[in-house]
Amino acid sequence: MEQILRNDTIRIDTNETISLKHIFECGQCFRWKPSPKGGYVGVAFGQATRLWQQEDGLYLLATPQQVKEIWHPYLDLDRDYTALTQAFCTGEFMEKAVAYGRGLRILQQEPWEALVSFLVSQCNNIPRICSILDTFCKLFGQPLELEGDVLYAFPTPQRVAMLSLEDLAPLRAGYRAKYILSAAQAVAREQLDFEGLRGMNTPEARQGIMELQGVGRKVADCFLLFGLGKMDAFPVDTWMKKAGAHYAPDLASFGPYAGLAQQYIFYYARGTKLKMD
DNA sequence: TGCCAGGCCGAAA
DNA sequence: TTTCGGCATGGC
Repeated sequence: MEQILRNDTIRIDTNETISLKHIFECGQCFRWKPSPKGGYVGVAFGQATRLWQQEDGLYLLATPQQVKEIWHPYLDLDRDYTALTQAFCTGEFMEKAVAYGRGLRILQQEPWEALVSFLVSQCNNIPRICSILDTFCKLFGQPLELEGDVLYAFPTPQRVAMLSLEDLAPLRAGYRAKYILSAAQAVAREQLDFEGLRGMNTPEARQGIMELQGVGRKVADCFLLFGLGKMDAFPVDTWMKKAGAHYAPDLASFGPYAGLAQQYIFYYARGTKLKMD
């Protein structure tokens, strides 16, 4: 029975340090929540699950097939973060940033969800981003049952494309609502093809996504990094523009993994309320 | 109350 | 090319 299978508990062996807190709270995603049952609950690719850790590994609620097709790639488990982060430790600043976020991984999120998330993120704080996206999913997403609770899938672009700005008003997203709507319409009309962008190199894909309303360099690179898994895309944070020369290295020097390096810096700077001067 | 938040856009300099 | 005001909202 599907019901029983869905509640299978699977253990995943990982030979690297993994921190669910750093993965889900580093600012790359906004929909995973700590669970009173332990670990975090969330939804990806239309599947709800709970993830938690014990001494002998990572546990989650899923079928073996779902682990293989969804959760293993979503958690980017085939990449050697230990080796990558070691390569980032090029100085005292990066050593601290990497140590602070130890166990962080870049989730391979759905492009559409990442795009909407970072459209909403602009000039906004993380608690409110979470609030807006929660409302968005509750109003327009498919309800999913998990351990007696109801979670919501991310609304499809096809569904959103049929909505009006008035429908989106309850989100209290302000001027960002029109960006969500026009992005959904572009996907629904097949003017925007995520898999096409995935097949391009980063500068080409960046140029492509920046044709959307409300997508500048920052939102574009967040989308490329978190939605398309392009690890050489690096969102240039306001903080980094100001203080980068003071604290942080030139991101471009990290080459194919500049985006990952950037995320360690972002998380460290935010967590320690790092100031310039 | 005022400042700030994973910015973007169009106009002006 | 860089700079600047406006845009919506609410957390702190």
